[in-house]
Amino acid sequence: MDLPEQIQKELEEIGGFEALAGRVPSPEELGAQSRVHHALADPLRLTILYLIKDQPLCVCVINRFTRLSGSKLSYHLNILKEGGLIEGEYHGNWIIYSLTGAGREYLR
Amino acid sequence: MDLPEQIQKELEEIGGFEALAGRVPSPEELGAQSRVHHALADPLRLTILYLIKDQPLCVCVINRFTRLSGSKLSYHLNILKEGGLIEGEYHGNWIIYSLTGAGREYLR
DNA sequence: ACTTCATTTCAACTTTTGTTGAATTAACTT
DNA sequence: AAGTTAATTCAACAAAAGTTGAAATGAAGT
Repeated sequence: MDLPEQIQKELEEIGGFEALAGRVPSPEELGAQSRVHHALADPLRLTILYLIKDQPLCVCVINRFTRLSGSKLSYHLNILKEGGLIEGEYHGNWIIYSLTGAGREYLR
Repeated sequence: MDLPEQIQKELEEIGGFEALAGRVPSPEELGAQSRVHHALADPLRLTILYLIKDQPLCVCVINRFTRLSGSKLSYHLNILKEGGLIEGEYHGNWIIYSLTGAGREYLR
């Protein structure tokens, strides 16, 4: 298996095949990045993020808006929480969710 | 099902429950965004993106670096291509992949 | 302590995504 | 046009993610 001349030349210029390793982040870093993207890779979850983007909401309001079953909504809220994009806090009987700094950063 | 006072007040201020709809992008937009994030939601695919970030590479080099089977690599390359993050072009016998504008934009 | 209401958790199930190895295509060479 | 090499496609299988409804938890009021 050889390779195209131009690629070979470019590879040599940057320090050979071995130099490629330096361009790829650590497995931990790659894992962290892909987890965040996975959390964002669902229209339902994006909807939730946009809903609470400008003011926090209780699960009940998100639920009434999205018309999802309770357990389904909880499942997706949890993925967003695990991804560090949202956080929830009890206020009386309700849990109010809001974007974290990271959530705000990733949401365009 | 009623809701916390503060949330109710905030909701009224922004125009009631109905106003929430205006904050959520269209289904098409949500779909497009989630597709891109899905493409980025895998350490292997992120690795490929970082490899070709600064100079295009043929599949053979990517393959030699990642040590993936041919079909597996093809599968992931295709997901990146479908997501609009990379593009490939034949040069002689080889296909050389490079980042697209969108790919460059999303890769941090 | 008992009840109520909002939300989460759990276990079974369905669907989607990723993997494997064999067969195929595409481009070049002779 | 036959052979060679790089890469893709396909179908079967494995693994992960998402869904469902019932049961459990947590906080507040009686």
